[in-house]
Amino acid sequence: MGRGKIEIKRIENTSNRQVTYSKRKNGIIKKAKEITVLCDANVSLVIYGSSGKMYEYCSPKTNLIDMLDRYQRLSGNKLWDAKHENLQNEIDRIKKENESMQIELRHLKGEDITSLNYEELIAYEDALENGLTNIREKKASLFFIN
Amino acid sequence: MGRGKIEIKRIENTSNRQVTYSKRKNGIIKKAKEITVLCDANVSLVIYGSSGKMYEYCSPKTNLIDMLDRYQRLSGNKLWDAKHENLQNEIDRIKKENESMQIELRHLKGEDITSLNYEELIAYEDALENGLTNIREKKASLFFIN
DNA sequence: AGGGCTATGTATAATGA
DNA sequence: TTCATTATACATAGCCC
Repeated sequence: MGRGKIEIKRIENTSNRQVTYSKRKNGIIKKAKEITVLCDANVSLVIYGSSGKMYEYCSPKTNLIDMLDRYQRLSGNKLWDAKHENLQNEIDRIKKENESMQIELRHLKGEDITSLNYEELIAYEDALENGLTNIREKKASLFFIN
Repeated sequence: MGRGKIEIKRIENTSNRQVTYSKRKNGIIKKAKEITVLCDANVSLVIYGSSGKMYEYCSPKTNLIDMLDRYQRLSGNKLWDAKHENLQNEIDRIKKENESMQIELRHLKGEDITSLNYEELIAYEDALENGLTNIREKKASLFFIN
């Protein structure tokens, strides 16, 4: 476009290449913004040239992280490294631990026990009696210490 | 461009919007490829519309992960580091929750109670008695149900 | 490096099949 | 609906500052 047609191949003249880069970069960013508004689309665009300077555009309704999250889910490609997976796994593991402790705590307080069978009830009874004994011993011992 | 000028605002007609989206998406991808070749640039482009289907273009010399790594370094914006931090915060939060539940459980079992004061001991004693009452009631009720 | 200017090539909105 | 077609609007290559 412009005064002459050009082939789509690397522009050898450095300054021409630089100028064209700058112009076209702006063009692409403009197009990205337009499609965002016109079509309710989400666009994430990261672009850099040989100068190393980088430009980014991301549609307003979202952000790069969400875009990439979505990209990962839809494409199946892994972007975040193993570290993230590990962190996520750890969270899952701790959450499970957490949940079972919460259940145990509730049971010890005599809550949510309708589903417990006789053996489980006995086990909790024993645990509670045991705890009670220990607590009472400790309580009693306070009088001797002071 | 085309038969009439259009304002850059959301196209209300759904099928028009869909058609325009598709055309412009291809246009942007084409432009992205061109600037890549012409100017030796690196481009990462992720785009999706209301259909949910997602397109991605990334210049051949690189890949999304490298682009984003570079983006992080140059822009100073945290990307997966932000995500990483969020995960770490969640882990810390859950771990704290976890720990306090573990302490409570141990206390209820009469363990690690040397540091407890008299009031705390009374509170645990009450809780245990309460739990025991509930458990025993439930236990007793089993005989009536069967 | 930008910024402005055309002439020209492209992208595309509207239309029709 | 999805394709061609086509008239227009837009983007931009080559210039000059």
